[in-house]
Amino acid sequence: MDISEVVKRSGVPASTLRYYEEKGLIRSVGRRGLHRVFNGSVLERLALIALGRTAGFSLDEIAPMLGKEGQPEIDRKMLSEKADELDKSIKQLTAMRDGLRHAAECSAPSHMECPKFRRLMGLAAVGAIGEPSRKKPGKKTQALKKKSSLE
Amino acid sequence: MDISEVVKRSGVPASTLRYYEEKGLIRSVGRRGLHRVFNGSVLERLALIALGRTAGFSLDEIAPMLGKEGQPEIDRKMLSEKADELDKSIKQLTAMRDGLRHAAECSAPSHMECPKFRRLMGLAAVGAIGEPSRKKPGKKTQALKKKSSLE
DNA sequence: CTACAACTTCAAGTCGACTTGAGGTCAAGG
DNA sequence: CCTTGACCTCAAGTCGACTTGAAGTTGTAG
Repeated sequence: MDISEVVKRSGVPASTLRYYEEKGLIRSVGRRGLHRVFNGSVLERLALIALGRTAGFSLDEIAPMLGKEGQPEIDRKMLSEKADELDKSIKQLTAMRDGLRHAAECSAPSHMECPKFRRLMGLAAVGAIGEPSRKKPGKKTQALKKKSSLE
Repeated sequence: MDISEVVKRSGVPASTLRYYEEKGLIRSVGRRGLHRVFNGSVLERLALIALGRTAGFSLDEIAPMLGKEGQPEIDRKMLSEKADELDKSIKQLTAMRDGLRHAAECSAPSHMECPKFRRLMGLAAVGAIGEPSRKKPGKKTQALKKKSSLE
C-alpha cells in the first residue's frame, strides 16, 4: 500500500501519517523510491490510535500502548483509570447540561435572578465543575453531519 | 478593589484579568495612577465567564453574552444548543467509558481478541464516537475535591 | 521519453487561552 | 524623601496535534 491508499482506507490525512511515523506511532515497511510503503497492519494501528485519542489519551501516552510490532500492550489499570476520569467528566457535563437546559427554559426575567443559574455560576467560579474541555472543529466531527450554526 | 483583591477573591490570576480586559470581557472602573481599579461586579462577570468556559463556550462566544454593564444577555437558544451538544458528548463519553471499563476487565488474552474492544476501535476509526476532548491539568480542578454537590 | 501528479523533506505556521519576561512606573509605608 | 514591591505595557513564548508551504524528486500513464 502506498500512502494514498492508507489515506483512502483510514481517512487519516497523509500529513498526519507522516507526523505519526515521525513520532513513532506507525511504521512504513519500506520505500519504493522515496515513497513510503505500508502494509495492512497500519490500519489497525491507526484505529487503535483513534480509539486512544477518543478516550482522551495523548499521543505520547498512546505510543507505548502500541506494542513493538505485534499485539498492543495495553495496561489495564490505565484503562480503568481513564474510565474513572471519563466518569468524572460525564458527571460534570451532565450537571452542566441540566443546568443549561434549565436556564434555557427558566422563566426568570434575567438569568441572574434564577437561583439555579446562580448556583451553577458559583460552582464554576470555584472550579467545582471542572475545567472546560476543548473540542476541535475536526473534519470527523463534521462527518457526523452536525455543524453548529454559529461561526 | 485593586487587581490583587480581585485575584484573591476570584482565584483568577492577574495576567488573566488583564487578558480578559484586553479582550473586552471585563472592565476596570478606572485607574489609581497606573493601577487598575475594579468594582465588585467584576466578580460576577468572572463567575459568568467561568461558567461559560465550563459549558464549552469560547471567550469570543462568551463576550456578547456579557451585557454591556448590566445584566448578561444570554440567548436561550444558544443555551439549549449547547445543552444538546453536551448531551452528545455525554453519550460518546459514556460509550467510551463503558468500553474502557470492559476492556480493563476483559479476560481475552489480548485486547485485539475482544470483540467489544475491536468494535470500539472500529467506531473510533470511523469517527463515530467523536473527536477527543482535551483537558488541562488545571489547578482549579484539583483545588476542590467536592464534586458530590453536583446533583 | 516526457510530462506531471504524487510523493518527498524540513521548517514554519496555526489555534485558543493564557503565561512569561524584560524593562519601566509609581503609591504607600517607614 | 526614599525604597520597594506591586503594578504596568508589550512582545513573545507555550502546549498538542497537526497543517501548510516551498522546493525538490520520482513512479508511471500516454
